[in-house]
Amino acid sequence: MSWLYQRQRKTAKKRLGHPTSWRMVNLLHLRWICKDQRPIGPCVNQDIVDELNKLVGIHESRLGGDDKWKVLQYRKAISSIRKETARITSLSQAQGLFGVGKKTATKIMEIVENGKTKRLEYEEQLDDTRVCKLFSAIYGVGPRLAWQWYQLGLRTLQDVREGKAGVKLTPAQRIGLEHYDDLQLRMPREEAGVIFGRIKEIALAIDPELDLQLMGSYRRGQPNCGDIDILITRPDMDGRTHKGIMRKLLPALHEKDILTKDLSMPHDLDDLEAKYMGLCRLGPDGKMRRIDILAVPYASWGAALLYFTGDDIFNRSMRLLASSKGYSLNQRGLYKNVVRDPKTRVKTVTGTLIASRTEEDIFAILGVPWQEPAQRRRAK
DNA sequence: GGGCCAATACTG
DNA sequence: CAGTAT
DNA sequence: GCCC
Repeated sequence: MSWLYQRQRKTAKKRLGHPTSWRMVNLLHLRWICKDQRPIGPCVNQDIVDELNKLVGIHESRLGGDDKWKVLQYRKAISSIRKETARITSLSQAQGLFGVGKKTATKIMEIVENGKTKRLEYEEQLDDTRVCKLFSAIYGVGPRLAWQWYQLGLRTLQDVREGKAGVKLTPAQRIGLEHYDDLQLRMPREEAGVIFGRIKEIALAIDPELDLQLMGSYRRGQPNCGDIDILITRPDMDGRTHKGIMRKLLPALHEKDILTKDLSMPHDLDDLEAKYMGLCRLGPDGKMRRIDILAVPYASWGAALLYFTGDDIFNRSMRLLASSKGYSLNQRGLYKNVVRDPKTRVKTVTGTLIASRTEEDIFAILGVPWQEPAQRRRAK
């Protein structure tokens, strides 16, 4: 893969007339990811990927300034390794991959030679690593709180349940704890499809003109789904909209026992743009599943489809490509003439909307070859 | 040594 | 605002 | 963590 980075870098140097900054290199690295349509073959370095992913998990659920960036860096390295078609057998070969430095390369060689790294073994036997991972798997509990609880002496879910050391739970965290086991599971895509079908039927009974789509990993065609992610809109050419759909739909779904718990409600039930998060199930004996229901204005349907189809890496890549071409992409649309504070890079002017109605429009303007949802898988 | 893969919503 | 989430 |  590295020849591609090298070439990209040279091209940038020529075009810009000055040495490529590290940011430009990063940009180039990521921004072609969304254009890269080569199929992801079987990975000959899967053992390495698996071990490094465990390290990612550890850093993800831990507090600390550097952990966030380690996660980022490991992901970049893993992405490079997954694309390497040859088995990695030497330190120099490993270090030649973009995003793999001396330390990761050393870990890779440990894995190649011993099947494991000392670092991971060390981390896994640490009490704080183990306990923080356990706690931060509770919905609504992140690394800060997990670490705080650990320092207060909590060690088990039972400690949390009992409110040891006086810890208090928010309603969402209480629900997360109550359904801890269910919420660690993924569901077969068929189950997501059935639940969606019921919700769609109820929604259409409210307004037959509604458009509903099941998003996320389901739309990407994956065999199982981490949650159910539903997008709703309504064509507004007849002068009507889906305003107030949440106000009607949510109680109807609760009444049928499809929705079981609310984690967070839209701030305005009557807004055309509204986000609901909760739990649902197939039936009284079904497992509790995470569900998000999002209403979006008809005008931003395409941008919303793009955004909520993912995957994450694909999205970030598209957004980065957009920004490198002077656009800005979010779930509402593709914008031009966005002004950002050069220092903080915070957006100060929204800019003008260029495209949002269809996914195809956005792909075309960005010069990205059209890809079906199933083709938009970059991580794994 | 310092920046890095976004942008935005909800809760307390 | 900080923390958690998508 | 990596890269400049």
